[in-house]
Amino acid sequence: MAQKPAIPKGTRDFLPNEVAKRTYLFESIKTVFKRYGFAPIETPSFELSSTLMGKYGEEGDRLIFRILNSGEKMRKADLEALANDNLPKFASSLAEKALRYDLTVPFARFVVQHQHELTFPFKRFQIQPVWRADRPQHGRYQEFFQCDADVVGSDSLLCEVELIQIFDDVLTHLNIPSFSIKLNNRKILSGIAEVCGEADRIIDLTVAIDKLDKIGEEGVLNELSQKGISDSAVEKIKPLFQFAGSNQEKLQLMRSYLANSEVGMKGIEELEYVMNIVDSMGLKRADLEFDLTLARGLNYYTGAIFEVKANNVNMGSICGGGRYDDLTGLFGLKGLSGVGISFGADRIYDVMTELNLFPASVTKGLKVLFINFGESEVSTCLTLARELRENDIDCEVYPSAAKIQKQMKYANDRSVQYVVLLGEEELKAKNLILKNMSTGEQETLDYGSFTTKLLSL
RNA sequence: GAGAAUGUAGCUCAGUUGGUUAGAGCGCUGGUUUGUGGUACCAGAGGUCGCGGGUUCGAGACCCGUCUUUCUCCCCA
Repeated sequence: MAQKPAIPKGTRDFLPNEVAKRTYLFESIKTVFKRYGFAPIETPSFELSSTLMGKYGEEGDRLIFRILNSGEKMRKADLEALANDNLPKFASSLAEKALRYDLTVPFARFVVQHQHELTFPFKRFQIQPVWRADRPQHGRYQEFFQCDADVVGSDSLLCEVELIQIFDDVLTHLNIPSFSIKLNNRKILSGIAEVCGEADRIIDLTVAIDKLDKIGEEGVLNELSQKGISDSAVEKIKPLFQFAGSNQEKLQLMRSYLANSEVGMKGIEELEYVMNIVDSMGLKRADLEFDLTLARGLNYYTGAIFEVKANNVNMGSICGGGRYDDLTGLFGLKGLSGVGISFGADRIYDVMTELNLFPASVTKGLKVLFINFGESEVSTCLTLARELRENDIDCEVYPSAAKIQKQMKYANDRSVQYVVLLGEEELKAKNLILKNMSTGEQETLDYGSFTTKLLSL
């Protein structure tokens, strides 16, 4: 009984045409990263569980794919923990390794482990797949690619400016028609919590505020009360909803709101510095927006927080990032500040597909196909094909003397650009017919001028 | 992790209150055209109706389970 072919949920196969488009996407991102001085690194697909667990919060831990111990290692299973109903501990004893959940935490591990081989500030980029045991949905996969650029070892806000420019450069290059870079600062969120007198509830507070545009003002207030935030704090949150207008106006409002919070004012200062420089330099296409409800990745971000959304498309954020002052501290290296961004390649791909933004040249097919007329003609074709290849021209000789009609259809289906017809007559006359498949025009060439002609096309 | 929908030919989908041999368009194969594709005409192949149970004289249709995909929540790229 033949097995029905299938792949696990949330994973995908990529056909040649899709690979061509994905390659274009990755190359575009890579080119910009390099343009700003970032160098590529790679890390293993899986890490020790202990490296990843606990870095993404409770929810994150649940979504980490764990790798079951094999062979003798299975004996390490902590049956006592199972008996005591301590499932997390039992699970950890069963799985010592796990697939990476993002590229940032492995990078922090990498920096600490190789600190003596690196020169700081260290700028790296990394384009590799990550895995999450999430429920698949539109734009959500269990295996997807992240394209990260991070700077560690510098707390200069110029890094933030540079990363915003990279967002703008890449997405403009990819011709995304309209997108917004949203900017916030963890210190501002801390300031809000402080002003409300709920400094230790910052996560509940910001997670609720983050949903403003989704569930509305009332929804947020309800959620806050539900989470046990005091009424007086909720009262203090309310005015935030009225904060609208230009970035400068919002900054002004926040300045008075956070006047009594030292950390909050520090956040304002940082944000303003970054915005002012970006404004003075200008952005190509991006719309830079101070969004005080933006509260992603709270587990390790300490300063700037970024998120990018494509406008007029039904898709979650396509990029994210932020500053983390203490990520390497978790692996024993204190006082090293990092800031980074991540492009969600698969989501950007989906957006570009939806908006039909891939240039036609990306999926252009093979340059030349030699039609096979039979044994006596094909050897001349093989010689000519070899000559083309020596000149870096991609070509192919059809492997059998099938009907011309069938060979032409094959050329057509593969979007071949030019077809060479070299049959009995041409062989006798020592020439060939070169046919342009898109225009249908054809011309007769002698063997000597053939390669030169193709090099000019 | 919670809730809801979905699955019929390679693809997009019809299929009436359960009733004989399960349909269409596109695609595919062959021919019209033994040296010309993307347009036309003719013919043909292709389905254990996601998988496993159950109800029934009888199930593509109803019930249960399971998997996939999609949507909402959660979270996120």
